[in-house]
Amino acid sequence: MAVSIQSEKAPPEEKNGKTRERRNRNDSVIDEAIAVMSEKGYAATSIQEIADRVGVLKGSLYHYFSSKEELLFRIIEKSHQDTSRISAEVGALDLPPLEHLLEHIRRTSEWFLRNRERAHIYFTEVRNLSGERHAEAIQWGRMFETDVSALVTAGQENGTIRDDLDQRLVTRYIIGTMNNLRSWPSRPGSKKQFGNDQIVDAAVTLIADSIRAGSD
Amino acid sequence: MAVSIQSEKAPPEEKNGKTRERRNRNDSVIDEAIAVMSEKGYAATSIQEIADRVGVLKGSLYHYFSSKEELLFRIIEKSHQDTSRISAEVGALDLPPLEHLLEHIRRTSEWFLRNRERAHIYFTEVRNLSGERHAEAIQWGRMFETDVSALVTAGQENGTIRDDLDQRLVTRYIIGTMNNLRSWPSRPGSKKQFGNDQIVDAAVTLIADSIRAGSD
Amino acid sequence: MAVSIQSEKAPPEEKNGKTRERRNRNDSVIDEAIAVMSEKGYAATSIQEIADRVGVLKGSLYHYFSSKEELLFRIIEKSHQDTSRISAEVGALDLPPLEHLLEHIRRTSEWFLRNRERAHIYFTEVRNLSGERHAEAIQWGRMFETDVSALVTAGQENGTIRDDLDQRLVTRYIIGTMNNLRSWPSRPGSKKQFGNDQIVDAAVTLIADSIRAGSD
Amino acid sequence: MAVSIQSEKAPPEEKNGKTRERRNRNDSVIDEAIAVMSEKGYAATSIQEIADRVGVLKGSLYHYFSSKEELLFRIIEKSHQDTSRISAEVGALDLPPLEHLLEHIRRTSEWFLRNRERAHIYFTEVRNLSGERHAEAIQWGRMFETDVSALVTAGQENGTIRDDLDQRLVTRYIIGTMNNLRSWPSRPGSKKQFGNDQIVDAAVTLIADSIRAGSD
DNA sequence: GATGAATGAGAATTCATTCAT
DNA sequence: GATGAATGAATTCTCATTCAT
Repeated sequence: MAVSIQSEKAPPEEKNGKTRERRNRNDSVIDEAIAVMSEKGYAATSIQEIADRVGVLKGSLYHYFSSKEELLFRIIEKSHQDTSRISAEVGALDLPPLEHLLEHIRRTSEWFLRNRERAHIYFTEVRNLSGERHAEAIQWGRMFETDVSALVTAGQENGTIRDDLDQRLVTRYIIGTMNNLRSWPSRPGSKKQFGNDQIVDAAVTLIADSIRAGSD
Repeated sequence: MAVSIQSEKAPPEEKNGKTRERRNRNDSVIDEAIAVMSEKGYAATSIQEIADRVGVLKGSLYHYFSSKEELLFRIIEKSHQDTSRISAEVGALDLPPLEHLLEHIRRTSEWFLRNRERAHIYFTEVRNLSGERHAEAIQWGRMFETDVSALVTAGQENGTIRDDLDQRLVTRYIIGTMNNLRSWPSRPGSKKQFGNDQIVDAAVTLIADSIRAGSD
Repeated sequence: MAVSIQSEKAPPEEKNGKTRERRNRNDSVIDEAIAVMSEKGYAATSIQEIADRVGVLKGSLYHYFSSKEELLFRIIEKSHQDTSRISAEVGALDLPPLEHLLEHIRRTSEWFLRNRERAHIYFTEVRNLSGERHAEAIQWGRMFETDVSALVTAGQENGTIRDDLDQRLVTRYIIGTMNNLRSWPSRPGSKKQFGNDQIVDAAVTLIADSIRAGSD
Repeated sequence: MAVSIQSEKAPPEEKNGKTRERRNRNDSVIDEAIAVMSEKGYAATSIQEIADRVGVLKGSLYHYFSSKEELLFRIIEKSHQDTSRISAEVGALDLPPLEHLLEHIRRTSEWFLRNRERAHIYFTEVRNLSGERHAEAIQWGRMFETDVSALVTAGQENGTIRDDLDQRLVTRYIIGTMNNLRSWPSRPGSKKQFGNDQIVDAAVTLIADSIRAGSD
């Protein structure tokens, strides 16, 4: 269901049957976990249900993770890695602040839309982690926010982003909007729904028009 | 249910000052439920925990609701009623579409911020309802969306709202932004945080600037 | 629902309103308890359900009995008293053994049919009593059996009842048959159903034909 | 359900004699459930008690059934299957109606006596089933009754069974008598008690003598 | 890797009973 | 007598996790 970002890398499937099978089942466990957890929420998701979908007995799942929480952590961790990488990639383009910010929004939003279910978990289930894992995930969230925040500040400083509104409010507005993209009307029901590109374009346009300096 | 005939006699309340805990536990139950559920999520919230906070045994809570799900439903129902009323009040002002929409956003957003926890539950926990209750809550969500949607369309028709973006995307953008206000940095942590008014002002400004016709 | 045998005595209702109301509610509690318990069984019957039917709050029922078990005991006790009285009345007729037995069966069966629900409880719920009450009810059951047993023995001794079958088996057969009359097809569904008289007649005929000496 | 592939390899059971409790707990669970339920009644039987007797924790029982009601259903279902099979076997003997009926009574009664506890549950606990399961069990009861009913009618038509009594009353009388055999005095208390054979013989004799045509 | 029986803790819910008003 | 809130114990059921095979 969820399109694994794995597929963006070179497909490593040609190795041999044994490996592929293992890989596949491992992926399958994650994929099904993502599917169920994003639908029902982490707490309401039972290991049983994931096992049913994978086609394995409950006990067998523990060959693939050591605890339900660790499974959640891995899902969130992967989201962090992917979005971090995107952030770095955009950074490497060396654009001026506003353009940098908009490109960041664009690419990150694309990832969120391509990985709607995973992103949903990333945004809503961190509170179910505990201890070290919780602290780490919180830290990741802060990093994500900091990235945006720095760009907003830079834009305000060079006069391309409005500075009548506090940087923190603008940052939250941007993140919140990206966060919500997963619930914008998307293709699956087809008909008059929208593709990910259209949604991203609309979002970037709206955000740009609202934060650009001199827009009012 | 059965109305006591006692109440026809002289009220016997004057006996002594020791009012024997005649607190309205009903409100207390709802309040504590909202607090815990918004923090941990519905599924991860146990009746035990609510009971502990209220200060009664968990079995006693069943005097106030018939099931955990019904408790959730009541919380959501109240949110719907409040936001519905706000919607009606704004409608009575008879403003032109864009002004109407912005005032709607402003007042609804104020409610969301004043009732952050309840609003959070309203937006995230509907999926934990089942059957009839689920259907009804979904219906309420649609009504909420329809209200905004109609105003967007009207604004596009009278030329005050940009029409280069599909009405459904604009609607989702607006709702998503309101939906996220609860995570904007608010006073509680004080210091340099923001009051509800400031947050609402910023949100309305940002939304207005992004959807107004001719803004680009 | 269950026709109280009370009505066989002179109606004491004319006393005064207060007394009548109390009497009625007391009876009503017993009647509803019988109705629910015979339908669902003692263990599956909740005090709540009886209260609902009586139209009173659960807690109020404890003005009428001191515990659920005591309520059951009273129902069973009354059954015992009624059938005991019937047994005594038949005994006073001074009939020869077989005739005595058949008349005993006839009148007791009539009572069982007129008080189907109560009789059902009497036969099936004794095990839910405990301690002293259980012992007493067991004792009543033995008395009931002894009455029949003595008549069977006497009939075998004077040659009117077959003696090729052990007295204890014949006794159990008779009691078992009476015990089951409550499930014979009775009038309520009317149409081609049977009245209590017809059922009793058939039962007495069948029993008589099977236990009479020289019938084979 | 899933057959382990392990079994294709050499069976590793020869390791040591300590066969590690590979008892068929499935049967044990049913047996203990029958024992407790027949003694206390379904509603008064707790899962805890069954678990204690089986020697596992109560949660573990849910490997063997999915709900207490399903457990009851399985017990009743087995009774139905057994008695149905008996009915079919007797039918295959191709006897004239009265002989057919008596043989049916004889064999079914034997089963009831050999499976007293199960039979007791079969006869008294159907009301604790709900929905689909209840409907099915009710249907089985009707089939049982129909079998007897058809034989009575046939016997009346060929003149071997008395027809001065309505077929439905005779049918109920027969079923009621079989139903009650479980409380006839049996061996367990030994001494002067009776074996199942003697009880069946007596019952068949009594029934035969009461329903045969021309017996009065 | 996979099985499936078992665990142990905890969940929601029910319910007979009490008692101050 | 009646109320209704509260109790406390028990009940059914769920679930993450373990482990010998």
